[in-house]
Amino acid sequence: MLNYSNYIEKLRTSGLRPTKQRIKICEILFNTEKTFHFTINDLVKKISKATNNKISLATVYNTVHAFKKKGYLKEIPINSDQSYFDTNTSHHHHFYDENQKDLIDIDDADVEPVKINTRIPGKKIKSVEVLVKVEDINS
Amino acid sequence: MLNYSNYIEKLRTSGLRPTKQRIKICEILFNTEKTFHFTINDLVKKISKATNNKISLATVYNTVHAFKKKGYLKEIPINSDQSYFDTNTSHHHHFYDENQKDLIDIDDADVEPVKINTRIPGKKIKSVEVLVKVEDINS
DNA sequence: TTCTACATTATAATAGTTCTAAACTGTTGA
DNA sequence: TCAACAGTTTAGAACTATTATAATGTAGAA
Ligand SMILES: [Mn+2]
Ligand SMILES: [Mn+2]
Ligand SMILES: [Zn+2]
Ligand SMILES: [Zn+2]
Repeated sequence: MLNYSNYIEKLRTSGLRPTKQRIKICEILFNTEKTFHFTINDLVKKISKATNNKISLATVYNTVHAFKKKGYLKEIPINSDQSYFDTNTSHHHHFYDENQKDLIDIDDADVEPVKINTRIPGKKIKSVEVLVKVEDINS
Repeated sequence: MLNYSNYIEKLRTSGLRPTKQRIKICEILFNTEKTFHFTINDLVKKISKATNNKISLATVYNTVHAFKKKGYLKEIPINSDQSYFDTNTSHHHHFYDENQKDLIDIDDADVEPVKINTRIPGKKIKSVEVLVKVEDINS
């Protein structure tokens, strides 16, 4: 209830109309203790568990893209067939567990600043992200 | 001519039969001054420029996957709809130019060793790769 | 040369994502 | 208050990269 109005406000100030679909998706994505990673398919499952009112797949895609554009979600480049999204929009890095196909955050503080001793003329750096692929010790 | 037999040898010792399709793809991928990045679609175009004998799309996919499995190619995780491959299989990093959708190598020597002060129990590190997203200075 | 496992091929199938266009709804301002 | 309109949702079609299928072809062994 409390968060409900917060999300309405958040959406409005973002220039997004607070529809019931968007509010529900806000609740699922942002009303959590911890941030998490998800695929569109994961989100669709969470939605159907959380409500009886279905939200169409197109709307799920639309909403996720809108939230990404507003900076409320990040897309994580994992070499995979589907896009992975992240509710943690702070600057951080990832472990990718190749056995369990699982993304795990690495806090920015746990990575020594990455120094790159080369530049591209006419270009500015937008982000620097580290991906650490891991696997089971006996592999 | 010279490389031709080299590739036959390379394929044979890898347990891959040296078919004319695979040899042609070897020539395109590995008989170059510099390494490069490509999508399957890029490779298909290069093949049609290089020969009149068509190679089916399925074979291109099969061959790229086989070469990746043998360690002759790397797949680069860029957030995109298609897979990017790299003929540079040494340990290195990348700039990704978001305006030109272009991948550029960063030599491993140009990146200070990345120190990660956290581990996952039961997992070993397989790779540590840095992706630096860049864009035009006036963006 | 003959045999067989491996490889190629055209084509169908799959799956994630985007598009379309009609129906619906939040917001504005008369 | 409510008509009007721009923004949103929706089902389903379309799109596109990739993988599967199964028939045909071929390299290498015997
Ligand atoms: Mn892949
Ligand atoms: Mn994307
Ligand atoms: Zn994360
Ligand atoms: Zn590279």
